[in-house]
Amino acid sequence: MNRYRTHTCGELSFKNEGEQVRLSGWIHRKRNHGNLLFVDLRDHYGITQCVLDCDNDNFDLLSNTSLESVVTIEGKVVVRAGKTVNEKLSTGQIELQVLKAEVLSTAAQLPFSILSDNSDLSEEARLTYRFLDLRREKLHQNILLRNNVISFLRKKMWSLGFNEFQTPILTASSPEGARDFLVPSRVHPGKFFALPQAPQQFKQLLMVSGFDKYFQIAPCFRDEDSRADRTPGEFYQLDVEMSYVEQEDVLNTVEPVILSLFEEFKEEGKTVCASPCPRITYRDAMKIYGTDKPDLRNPLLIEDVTEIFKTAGFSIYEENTKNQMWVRGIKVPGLAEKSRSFFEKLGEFVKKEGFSPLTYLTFLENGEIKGSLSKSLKEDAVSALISKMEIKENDGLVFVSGKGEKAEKIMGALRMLLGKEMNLIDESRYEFCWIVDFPMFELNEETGKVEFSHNPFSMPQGEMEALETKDPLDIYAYQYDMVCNGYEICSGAIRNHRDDIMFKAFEIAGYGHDVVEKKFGGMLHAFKFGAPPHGGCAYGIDRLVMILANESYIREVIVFPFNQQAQDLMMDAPAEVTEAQLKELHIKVDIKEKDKK
RNA sequence: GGGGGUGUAGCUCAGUUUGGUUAGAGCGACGGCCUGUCACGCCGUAGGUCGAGGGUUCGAGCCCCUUCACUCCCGCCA
Repeated sequence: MNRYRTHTCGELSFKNEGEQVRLSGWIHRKRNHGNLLFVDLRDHYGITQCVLDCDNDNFDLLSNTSLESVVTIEGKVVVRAGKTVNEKLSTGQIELQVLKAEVLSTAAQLPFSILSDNSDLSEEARLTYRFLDLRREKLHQNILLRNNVISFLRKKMWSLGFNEFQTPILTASSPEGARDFLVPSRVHPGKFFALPQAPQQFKQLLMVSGFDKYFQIAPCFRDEDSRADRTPGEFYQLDVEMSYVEQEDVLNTVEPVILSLFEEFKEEGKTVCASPCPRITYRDAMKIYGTDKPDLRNPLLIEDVTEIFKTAGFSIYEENTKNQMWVRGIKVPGLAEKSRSFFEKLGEFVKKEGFSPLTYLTFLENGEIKGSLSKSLKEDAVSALISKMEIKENDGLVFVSGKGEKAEKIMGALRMLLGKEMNLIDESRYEFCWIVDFPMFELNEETGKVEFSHNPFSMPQGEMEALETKDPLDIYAYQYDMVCNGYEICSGAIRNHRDDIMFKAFEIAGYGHDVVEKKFGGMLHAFKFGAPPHGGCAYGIDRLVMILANESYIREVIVFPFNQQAQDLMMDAPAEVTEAQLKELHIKVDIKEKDKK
């Protein structure tokens, strides 16, 4: 007999009646009736009720042992009678009559209860005592879900003929992109490694090496500030790369993997959108949804009504249209019921971002038209709006005028705000789409310079000819994102495998031959020796699990996450190191007084 | 780098509006009673640098200033 257990705490049923068994676990909860004691024993697998009365030699021991202490209990499996069955417990048909108990490890007073749900606890306490937080049901299940997701993805990728490789963690710093985490070299004074922001160049080199199909559950390191859906420091990607493929080949390979993942792990009662999921161009997404990661559960659409407002009689917008600004509107069913203060709130929201004024029309059931524009629009303009927007009773229209991406994003935020306020978002669906045709370059409005808008390794559509003949801002890249319920879950591209096109693209972004050679020499050099056309993508594993777990915060699916300030409160990292360590690394710290903490 | 929110017992929070006796509750801890509970019940006890520092005041948890921590957002995230 194993010293600690013959069964787990989730295992026993009426089938084990009469057996003498041994369980080990944490004391989850006790109910002490004075002369009768119930102990709920918990392990990873479940909870089993153990019972003993005051005649039992172990009564005092178990009565006095604190919650969350680890004990071994030996006892006899007894089937519970009638009313005493607990339907809520998988082992609720039986209980263990205690014969012998041993305390393996006593728990000190807990900083928080393992029993309560985690919604009402400070992040600081949860992260400092993460090992206790992880004992709690919800977080424990989230982390298991993560394990299952990763297992599913690995099996799926292997079955599709992809090979998994590990790429270096200590590598070279790269220009562009996020800030790097640097690691000093002891052997090479004054030189630094960087932790990879993604295994981008390595996976491309694996294609050049002839492995054809690669994937990796890859750690990625980016020194950027956190968000609810973005952990600072490090995260994991399902990193994928394939040779001899065009854009559609990549999309058609990975899309079924992800849709089947969601079919497998979706929450009960939820539906996954059908394959193939929609492909939306970046330009359309910005125009219709006001974002490059549209939440398609929201039925509201942004419509262009610039033409109508050119002659509608509302002078502010008329002026705007003469200055290349658009007027866009959102039709919202049921909006006519909303109070004036609701629209004022919307107006404030837009105004805060520097766009003003927000205007609106509501169409009451009695045919009356109200709203801030009801008096100022010409009659034929109103009819034009009614017919273009297919207005029905109780509908409302809100309008904003502006230009450029920033204004488009305001429309997008307004669309989501209205969707939420009007309860239009169908929480029971997972809606996916691909965003395609991202611009290769964009204009930095501060510097006036042309920059890469996304991945500099992407192949421009039209290849060399486009780079040589077109306005850089009109060139699209073979670059695509996959979006689920408003979260960007994947980003990828067909790569530029030609060194001549690469030099040209970097030249347009202001990088000279020498800089490109120095920074991407490894990969460029490889392209000189026969590089297959290739492309791929990378899914954010943490984010996928977060969506599947129906969590709003990415920390809820990471075992040992950083806090918002990128610190590990449990391990107390980052921390100062000894002078000797610094000396060996040829490093002198130079901290300004105001930056000291 | 910027903006918002929060900080009171081990945990979750009330008290801050309008400054005024000894800062409260629930859970947890500890002690007592209780033989069928499963969020067991009942009685009692202990537990506080009101995040920290300074100021105003006869008097500050509450008002003012500074600062720290946590969190959400913007910037940033090829």
